[in-house]
Amino acid sequence: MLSSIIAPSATSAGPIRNHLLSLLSVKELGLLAPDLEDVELAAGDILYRAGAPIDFVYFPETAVASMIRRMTDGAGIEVGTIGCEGIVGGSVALGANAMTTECLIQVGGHANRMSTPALLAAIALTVGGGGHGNGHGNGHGNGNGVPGAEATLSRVLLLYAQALFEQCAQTAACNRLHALEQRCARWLLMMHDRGEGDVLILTQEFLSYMLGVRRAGVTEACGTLMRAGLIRYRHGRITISDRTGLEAAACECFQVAVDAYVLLLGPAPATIR
Amino acid sequence: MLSSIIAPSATSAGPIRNHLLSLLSVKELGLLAPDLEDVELAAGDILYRAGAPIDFVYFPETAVASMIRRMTDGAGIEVGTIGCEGIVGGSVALGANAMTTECLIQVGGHANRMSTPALLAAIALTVGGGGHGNGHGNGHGNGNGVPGAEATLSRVLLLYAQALFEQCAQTAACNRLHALEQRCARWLLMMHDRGEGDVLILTQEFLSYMLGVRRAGVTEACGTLMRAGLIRYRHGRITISDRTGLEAAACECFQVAVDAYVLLLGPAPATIR
DNA sequence: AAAATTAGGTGCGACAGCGTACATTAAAGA
DNA sequence: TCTTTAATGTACGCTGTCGCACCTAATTTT
Repeated sequence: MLSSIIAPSATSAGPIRNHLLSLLSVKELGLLAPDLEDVELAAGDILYRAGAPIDFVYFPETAVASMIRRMTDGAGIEVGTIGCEGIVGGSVALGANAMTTECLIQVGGHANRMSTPALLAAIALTVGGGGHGNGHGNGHGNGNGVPGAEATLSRVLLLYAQALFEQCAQTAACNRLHALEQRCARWLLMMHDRGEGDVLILTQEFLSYMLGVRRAGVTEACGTLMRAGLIRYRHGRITISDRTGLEAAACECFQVAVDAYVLLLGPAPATIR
Repeated sequence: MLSSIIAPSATSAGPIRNHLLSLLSVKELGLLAPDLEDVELAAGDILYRAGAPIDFVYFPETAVASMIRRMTDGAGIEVGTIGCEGIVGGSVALGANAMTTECLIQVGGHANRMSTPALLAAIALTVGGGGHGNGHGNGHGNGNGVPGAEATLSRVLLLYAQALFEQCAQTAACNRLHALEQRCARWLLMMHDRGEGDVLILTQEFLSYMLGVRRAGVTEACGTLMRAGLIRYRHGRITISDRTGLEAAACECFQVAVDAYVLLLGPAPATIR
């Protein structure tokens, strides 16, 4: 696994494309930079197996990862999606250093990775320096999150932990209450938001695994979406052709999850539309 | 709501029955004590409505709360259960100060509550003092959690946030993959662990709401469990009569969630068997 | 270009859970 | 005690998804 790491050098030049990192001050970024390394992740790479220690955390830029809960009978299902808006393995900031959930790369691409000790050291240096404690009155609205000013590493990681919880909670409800076609549309939208372009490289078989249904069910659902002109696909390649229509076809859970994230961490720019 | 608060005085004497509080040092407990107040919560009390600010957090002792995700069409479903092993509203420690999920009291009973500002102040005083940073080598095993020594308030709250995420992730998978009867058994066990005694005061109607199914479905599932001699019930009162059998009837998710908690925060004593 | 492999389409019986409606029984109130 | 209300039991047709099996079409390999 992870045979596809290409550039073990330090962070490359260019704009920061991970939203969490982009929220940090220049000073804090400078603190992290020496420990960040560019990695290229390929679809199918497994970042953590269930129960494995978290040796590295990943700040995806163009890559997208899925958290997958696997049952003893072999069945599995996705419980979280992480792209450029988040961090993979961020639970180390909560004190957990083993990952109980399998994480695999859904969409190949680029990420910055960092060793867990380095991340924890950086947190220890910055904690309390800018907002961990004073939850109230942090700007406008109802006071959630960091929209606006820069924040400390610690604060950003904790807010993202909350955002991931929100996503997971919404998924828990969605899995029980919503029909396959809606959930399918939602999943495609989540990938669309995190990936680049309108083309997703994945098979219906894989999608069925993520959604916890059988492959034939996905064929039916995708068939309906295609006939409605919302997507196109051919052999392992799904194209979003009508984003707006797809949003209408998805359950409310898509928008709810986006809103929850924005409330905590502000709108992710550019790649997240 | 919350009309049932009885004792607005400071914490009563007697042993600490909330596991998170029991993990703290005497010194830290002393720090919190002036701000903790005894409250009696009645079944059906709503601690937070969706979107409301988190003005108080609750450390349940005998009370049990549920986190409920509600959809726009009125449907709702439980995404988390919190009793003496946790804290309700703990996401303030992550920097979120509005609750996106409705929290209601499932089993009436006792709790200690604390204002959010007081909690955040206490966190600010103690953070970094004993383990937020150094995730590695915290004792034995694979190094997770706090089993053994005492920990800081901050660390305990963050670990519990992770435990709650684990529970939610497991629920997300369970909701999609497991049959109603198994999920029903699992839910009863979770309540049994957190409440006192073998009797649960609740209607099948209520249970159906928690599980996101119709009431008649619960009647069938409970009927099967009763005919198997695992439970008994009559008008709003369910009695666990064969705990071991019920564990066998439940899906693996029950044990998985317990194990995840223990790994992070150690075995909760006494009331959690 | 042919063969092998992989992805997608389709059909069919089975079944869990849905929505609804209504009957029955236990508890609470007058 | 009688009435009212709340909780539970049950029935029935319906729909979504399952599990399986098999076929077709696109892509890759040889």
